[in-house]
Amino acid sequence: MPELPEVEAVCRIVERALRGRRIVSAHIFRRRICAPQTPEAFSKLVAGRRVTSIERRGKNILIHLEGLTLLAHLRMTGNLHSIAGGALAARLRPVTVSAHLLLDDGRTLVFDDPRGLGAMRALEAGSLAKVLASVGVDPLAPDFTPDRLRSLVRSSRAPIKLLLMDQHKIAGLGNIYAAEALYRSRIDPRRPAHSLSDLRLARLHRAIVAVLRQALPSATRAYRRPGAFAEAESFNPAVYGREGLPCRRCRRPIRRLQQGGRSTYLCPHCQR
DNA sequence: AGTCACCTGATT
DNA sequence: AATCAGGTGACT
Repeated sequence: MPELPEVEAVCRIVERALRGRRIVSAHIFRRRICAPQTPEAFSKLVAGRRVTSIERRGKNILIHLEGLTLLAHLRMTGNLHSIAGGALAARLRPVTVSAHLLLDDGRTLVFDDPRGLGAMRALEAGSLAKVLASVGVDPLAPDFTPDRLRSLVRSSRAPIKLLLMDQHKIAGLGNIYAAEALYRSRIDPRRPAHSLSDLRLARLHRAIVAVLRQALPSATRAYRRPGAFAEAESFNPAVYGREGLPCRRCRRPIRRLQQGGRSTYLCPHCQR
């Protein structure tokens, strides 16, 4: 579910739960979540360490500990939240919970994940740097400039929507916000990336930033309820999921097509 | 560069 | 029963 705004919302929740805390112990309920590390190795690495800071890079959540970083990724259905209680909570946990981190204030950070595709690995500085080197520019960071976008598209003949969703290039846009940004900048998602004029790229850059910023408050609200997911209804997409409904600009029907095996929504009249 | 597997749950 | 899902990496 989560794209950049939702991950940012989760980050703030994690920040509040973990600031100044020490991790007493880690409990893995799905081995996949920390693969290729074993749950035993993961727990041993993490137990007893103090949290120093929380950071987001694209859709990755970085929980910096003393001498180690937890790299968490929510994938499609992951969520992190904190609950009261420690060891007892583990026995009452829903089957969807992948991991618990027990904290020194008696609370527990829960990694909940119905589909179980999420990940949380413990990395020392060297391997963390390697992973982060392959993460693209964060569209809400200051170094995401129109020039940067231009240099990214120049080398690619891929459809612009696929480029926007390529986390090695731009980290944070997913299927919804890529579609929304293209609609807002009136660009056809099928356009080869390198074919966009500087004027269109400038519009696209503005649209990406605007769409993400606009989504932040509703994402934050949606995730503030404990255990809740950000629902699609938490904001009103202009095109995403609106197949057959009238375009808000020209009233012609929104169309759906497949790109890279996933649904893309567009107004063929407004987006060129 | 395009397709698929990884999972599970909701919807048609 | 079949299809869809807001992600990603490993395949061909």
